[in-house]
Amino acid sequence: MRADAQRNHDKILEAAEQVFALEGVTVPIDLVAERAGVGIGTLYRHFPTKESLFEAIVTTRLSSLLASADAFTRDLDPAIALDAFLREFAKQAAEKQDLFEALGQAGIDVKLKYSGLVDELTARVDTLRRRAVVAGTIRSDVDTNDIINLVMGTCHAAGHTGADDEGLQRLVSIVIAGLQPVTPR
Amino acid sequence: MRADAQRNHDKILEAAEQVFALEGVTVPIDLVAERAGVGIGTLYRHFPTKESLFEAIVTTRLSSLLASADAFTRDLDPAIALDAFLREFAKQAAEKQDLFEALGQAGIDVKLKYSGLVDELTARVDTLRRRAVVAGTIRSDVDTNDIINLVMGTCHAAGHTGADDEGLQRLVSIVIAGLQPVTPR
Amino acid sequence: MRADAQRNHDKILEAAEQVFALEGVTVPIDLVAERAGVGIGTLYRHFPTKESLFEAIVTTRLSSLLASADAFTRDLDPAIALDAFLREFAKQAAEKQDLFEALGQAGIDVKLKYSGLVDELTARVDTLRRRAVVAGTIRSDVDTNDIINLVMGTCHAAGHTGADDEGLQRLVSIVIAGLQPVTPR
Amino acid sequence: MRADAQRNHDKILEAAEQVFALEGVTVPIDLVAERAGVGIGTLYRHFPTKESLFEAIVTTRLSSLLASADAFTRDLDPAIALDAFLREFAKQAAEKQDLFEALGQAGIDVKLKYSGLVDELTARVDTLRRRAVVAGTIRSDVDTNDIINLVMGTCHAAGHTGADDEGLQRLVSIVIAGLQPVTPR
DNA sequence: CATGAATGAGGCTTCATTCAT
DNA sequence: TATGAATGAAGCCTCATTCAT
Repeated sequence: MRADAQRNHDKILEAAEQVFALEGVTVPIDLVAERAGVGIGTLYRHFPTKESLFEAIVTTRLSSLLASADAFTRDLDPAIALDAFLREFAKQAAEKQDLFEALGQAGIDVKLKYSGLVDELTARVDTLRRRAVVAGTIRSDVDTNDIINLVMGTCHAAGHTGADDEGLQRLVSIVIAGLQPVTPR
Repeated sequence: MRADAQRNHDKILEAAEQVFALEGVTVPIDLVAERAGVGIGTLYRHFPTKESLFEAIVTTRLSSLLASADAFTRDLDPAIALDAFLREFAKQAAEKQDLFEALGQAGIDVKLKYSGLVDELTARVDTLRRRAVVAGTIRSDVDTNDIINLVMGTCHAAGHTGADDEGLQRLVSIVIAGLQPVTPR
Repeated sequence: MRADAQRNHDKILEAAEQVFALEGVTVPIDLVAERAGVGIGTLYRHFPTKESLFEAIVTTRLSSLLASADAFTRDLDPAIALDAFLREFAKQAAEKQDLFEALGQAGIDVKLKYSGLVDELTARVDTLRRRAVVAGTIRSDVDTNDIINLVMGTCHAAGHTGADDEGLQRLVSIVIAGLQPVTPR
Repeated sequence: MRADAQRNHDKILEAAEQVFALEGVTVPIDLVAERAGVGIGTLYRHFPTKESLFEAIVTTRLSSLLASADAFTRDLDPAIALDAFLREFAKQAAEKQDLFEALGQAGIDVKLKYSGLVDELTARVDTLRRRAVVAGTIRSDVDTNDIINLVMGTCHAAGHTGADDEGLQRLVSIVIAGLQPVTPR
């Protein structure tokens, strides 16, 4: 790909993230192009559909999360790795709230479209979860999907209430606390 | 208001809830009218704006929640009242997911518009929370707004993943567990 | 249908015929609406697609032709009925050239879409042809479809060269002459 | 012109003929470039306008027809030369139907633009016609332009109905029959 | 000179809202 | 008052043409 094309591609992606995060996924595409400083024609050359633009963003994000999950699995003590990952997950998700708007936009469709990456993410989180169970920091009877859903829902709520990073982490802390083993008195 | 007018008003509200819940808040308003079995003109006579229709729905819901909160405060043991209310809250919210779509549609606008009722709800939940703290079933250091946000976020996530009532209650259980006091070993 | 709606429906159809005939079938639909004196929204209420507008026009035309064919079959001497019908056919077709633009726009698609009416027209022309054969004014070895194609092609050519009615009839006369039995010297 | 430039020029022309014939003259010009195996920039260097590309094709075709007309005039018996030429005309026209699409695209414009060649063609056909009249194989009262229009219209119709070469020749035969002198019984 | 990325006017269509019946 | 027809701004997208690499 030519240098200028690559630059535009990146500018568009970045602009889309910002605009979608700021105004929601229903903004006219023209605004994205304007923000990126390119014509709509250019935008459409790179992303032939509004949906394909979502897809690109979501894919990028999920890939980044996958990388984080891998790194945490590799580098951290199993007792704290899940914890750390969920916080990172929340952080990324809240920063770019549109990820979840887009993910949730059409419910089942989304699942089908990104199912590969979502499945991979689920697998990564499951690994972290099982190791945490072994380490004794997590209850053994919670489902991996439940964990993911809780974190995503938390981010959604935080996003809509305009919570800052600290506020979000406070919510995540509660969720994490809810995952811990019940200690007999 | 004449009897038939009242009947149309109710039919429209009910249809709107169903349609929004089924298809999302972006459906053309014509579908609501069709579902209600009235003409668009009639719909607009009762609700002069799409937004005013949201408003009416949300107001109804929040009022219903307020009533529940009051009843639970009055009738239940403080040790379990908050718990019961959060489950009821989740249930209502998940049944009619559009409440939160609508609530979250424009972020700050919502807050301004329904701030009165939201504040009242917050006050009720706060009452339940304080009594639960006294009863020793809830940590003393969580914010009432955080609790509300967690439950709402949970419903959102549950809604998008198509979870049934049981699935939702599972998620809520985790949140509630996270609110419990940390027991020293 | 309400009176005003019917009036608009007709105005739109009429405007579409004129505009398509004048400017070709590629004109923006806005021009049709403008010519009809209605907003585009109204146009789209009556014809939800540009194609459906073509369809309506074509259907109207073909129906009119069918009626003519029936009348000529009923009222005229078989020896001259086909002749008369082909001239009428050419006249209608040339007047509203867009019929054939639309008919020919997508080749096979058209056939599928209007196949019912086209088949009926073919059947009518076939009846006229067979009676003319019996009457001895037409060769027995020409295909009905060939006759139709010749007339349509003739109209197309006449249309593009801006021929007037007399010019068109001159062309049709040659075609008709070509259909007559070869007289042995 | 450099050898490679000439080669590109030819490749583009050939590709354009094929693509226009296959998909109609409304195809995006990019498809022509792709088919020709060159970039759009290159296409535009050779033909600065879509219309200029039509023009080049049409000119090529008409020139070829002129050459045929000359050859037939020179080499064939006047009694059959017109007949033969009209069949050749139809054949070429049907093979590359887009010639007439393009010719007819804007009616009067075409006439103006190619009037020189069209006039020359008309002159050639007129020569053939007059000699056929003298030979007694053609009526003396038909206009040369009528003959040309009939053949072109016939090709148009044949093209849209997907007729093969045999089908086309059948139609042309009828037209030719219609041009013959009326034999007194 | 070749390439293909960039441009943006313009096309089709939707839908919240107004207005005539 | 109920109805639904009318409206038109605004959205998504295409494609002929220009321009930087």
